[in-house]
Amino acid sequence: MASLGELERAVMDLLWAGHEAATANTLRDLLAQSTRAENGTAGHVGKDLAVTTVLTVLSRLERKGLVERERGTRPHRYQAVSSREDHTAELMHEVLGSAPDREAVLARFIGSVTDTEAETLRKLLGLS
Amino acid sequence: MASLGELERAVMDLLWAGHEAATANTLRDLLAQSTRAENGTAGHVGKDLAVTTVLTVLSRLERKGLVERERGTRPHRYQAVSSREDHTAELMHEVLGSAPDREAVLARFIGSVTDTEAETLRKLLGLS
DNA sequence: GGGCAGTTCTACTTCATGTAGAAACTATCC
DNA sequence: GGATAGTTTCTACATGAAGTAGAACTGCCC
Repeated sequence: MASLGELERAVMDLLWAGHEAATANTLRDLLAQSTRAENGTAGHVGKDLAVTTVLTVLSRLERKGLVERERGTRPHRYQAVSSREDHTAELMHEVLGSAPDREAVLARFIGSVTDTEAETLRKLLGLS
Repeated sequence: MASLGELERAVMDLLWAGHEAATANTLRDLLAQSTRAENGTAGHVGKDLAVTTVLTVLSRLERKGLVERERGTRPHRYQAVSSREDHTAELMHEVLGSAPDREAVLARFIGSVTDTEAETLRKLLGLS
């Protein structure tokens, strides 16, 4: 239940970035902007999506439990259910959970973490 | 580039479990068995797949870099490129890598690990 | 009551995956 | 040397997810 499509991810990224609730229209605009930003200087036109497209994607994200909306206000406002960090950590647990020998996986995982991150982990684990 | 289909996963599970190189036919048989085992007592018939089906899946897994085959021997023999643990750990890194604030994610991640696992991690990080 | 912003329905396209027959290849037996 | 059986590759179809958006419905304001 993990994977997101490209557009779905782009939308989540926006919701996670500026984390106030946003409307479909706002998101459509932001998407156009960020796309334009990516492919630098000239040429390539930024994706101008239809609002309905954004709405469809938002519905699907809602169905997946990643997004919730206020139905009260007229232009519905959407926001991420959990922070990007929480969501990512949860995903990691999902991946880990699928293995029979979790500890062995953790060993490999720790083995290829940067020094700074190892230090962070030590701090986090030292305090408990 | 992470996600596997149900059958693809089943095949990988077999390759990871008994980790000698196996032929498509062997895998077909094992798949029939394990399916039968899962839905316990009676009723539900185990999936008897065609060998070509298994071969197709193996090709796709090869293309994804999860499986390699010896082309020399006549019934080609297939095996997982990396252990399940390595692969899972790699996946976890992929997930983690996708986040801007990796340390924050790690914090959340550590927060919801079992006690035993936390202990394992401490050992691995030289904290105990 | 007509128009307009917003939302839901419906629909089409493309791509991954499950599934397998048809065709090509190869060793082998008479 | 050609028929035969086991293997592999090609080609193909079905289903479901994701991108994309028009058509149709719903409320509200003038």
